[in-house]
Amino acid sequence: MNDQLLHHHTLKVSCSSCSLRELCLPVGLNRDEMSQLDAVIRQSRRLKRGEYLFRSGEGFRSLYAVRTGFFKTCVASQDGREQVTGFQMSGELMGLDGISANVHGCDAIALEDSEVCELPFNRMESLGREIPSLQHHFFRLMSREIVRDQNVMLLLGNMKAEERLAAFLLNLSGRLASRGFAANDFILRMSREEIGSFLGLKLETVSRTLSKFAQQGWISVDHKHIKLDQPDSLKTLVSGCSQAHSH
Amino acid sequence: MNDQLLHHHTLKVSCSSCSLRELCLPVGLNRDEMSQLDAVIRQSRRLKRGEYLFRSGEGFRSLYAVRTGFFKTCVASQDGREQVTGFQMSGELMGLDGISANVHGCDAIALEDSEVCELPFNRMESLGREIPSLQHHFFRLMSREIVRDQNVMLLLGNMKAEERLAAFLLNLSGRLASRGFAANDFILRMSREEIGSFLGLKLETVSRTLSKFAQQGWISVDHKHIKLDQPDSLKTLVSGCSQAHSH
DNA sequence: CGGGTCTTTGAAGATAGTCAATTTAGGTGG
DNA sequence: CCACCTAAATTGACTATCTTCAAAGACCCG
Repeated sequence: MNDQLLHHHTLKVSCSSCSLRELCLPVGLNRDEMSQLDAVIRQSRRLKRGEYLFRSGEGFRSLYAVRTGFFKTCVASQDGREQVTGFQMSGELMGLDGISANVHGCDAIALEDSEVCELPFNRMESLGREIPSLQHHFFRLMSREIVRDQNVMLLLGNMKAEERLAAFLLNLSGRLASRGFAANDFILRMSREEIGSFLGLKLETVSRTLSKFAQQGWISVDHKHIKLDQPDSLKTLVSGCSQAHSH
Repeated sequence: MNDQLLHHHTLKVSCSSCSLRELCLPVGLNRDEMSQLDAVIRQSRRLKRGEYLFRSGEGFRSLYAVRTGFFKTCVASQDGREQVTGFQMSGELMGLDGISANVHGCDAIALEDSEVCELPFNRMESLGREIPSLQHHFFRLMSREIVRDQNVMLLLGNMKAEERLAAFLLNLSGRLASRGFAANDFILRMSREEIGSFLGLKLETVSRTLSKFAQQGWISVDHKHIKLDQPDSLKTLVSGCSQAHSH
């Protein structure tokens, strides 16, 4: 029965014991506030690779925080063209765009087997009224998303293919590093086509540009396995452009 | 002295009597709540054409709502490249990107003589805790900005020059129409270069594309004066792409 | 009215896209 | 465990779109 209790513990979500608490929502909450938050957050949901967490047009009820795994979000135009608007890793939120119209504005798709926490928005909103620091952090998270989007606009509007890809790799690197992973040796969770969609490039251009970087000795490319051998060279390339921080 | 009183009235901001109250912040508030909001909002500030409302890097204290006039917001990269991230007209908010780091993340510049309301963020935040519908509306406004940004990404990532410009003109048209202005006959407040910066194009491309549209009889261009003669042709051009609503 | 900025237009050039062929990887089932 | 099959990635050749460079013309503010 102790076993069952333990089992229960691993299933039940708890912000207070979550390893992501410094990155995710409960930043700066005290113990009481944290347990109030725990009470609101729904048990985590598991998704297999390729599964949709939500789709554009579906009713909006909850935000989702990535616990483990990797997601992409994308908006689709009527004629089928798809724009990847971001890649989300652990501790990052999805669904903020759904608040405005009470309907999700993008698709969220797991790029590997993943797990998310569900945050019912109504309850988060009322909890925010009771815990000012939570409300404030919420505003900050939404604002951070706006800043991120502005930087993507800068990337898409002003940068050349090489600069875009360099900025992308450095951005991934930094986000992985801040989660305790190796900054200069990682696996891409997304395809060349998905990278291209995010960066406003065709998949062939992504592939060619990666090859070019590798040829110059800046990176090593073994399919999805990327090593940044000379990150500073990449930084020089994007220098002048404020890096597009994805989160 | 009656004169002075009147004068005072025109200076003092009042959401409850503002013609923009259906577009701007106080959507859905009752009379009491509206007057609480009035108490928080600072007297409006006037800016001349070209003047900065705030600059990237400045400390963030307030959001600003456009009362009259027209603004652009832009982020600049270190090497001087500039990306216009949006154009704001009456009833639209600026400064949301400053919340995340307590520092403004972009420049806001008046494109014509303009007037803004200042919304001290701290006080808006605490007022939100007292007026749930205000808090909710605030979240919705921030979410709307995220949706707008996603649509700009789609525009920059997926659309050709003609499609971008058509989407831009239709977007302006719609926003003007919702403010009671003519939808198909308006003055551009921004230069070709600023349009280009927003759309990820060079000013020459903007100019050429406008000429092309005019040559086809879709629009009339007299410098900054634009008439949409065949808006449906423009819509056909962008059809398939969800239009990039700027607000 | 005049200097300077903004705009238009042309011609040449560069970057990224398209089309296509080949290779490789990863998953499935015998 | 291996062979197969489908999907992804690489690479090349060619093309389209947009940019760059340049020059001339128009407007606007002071």
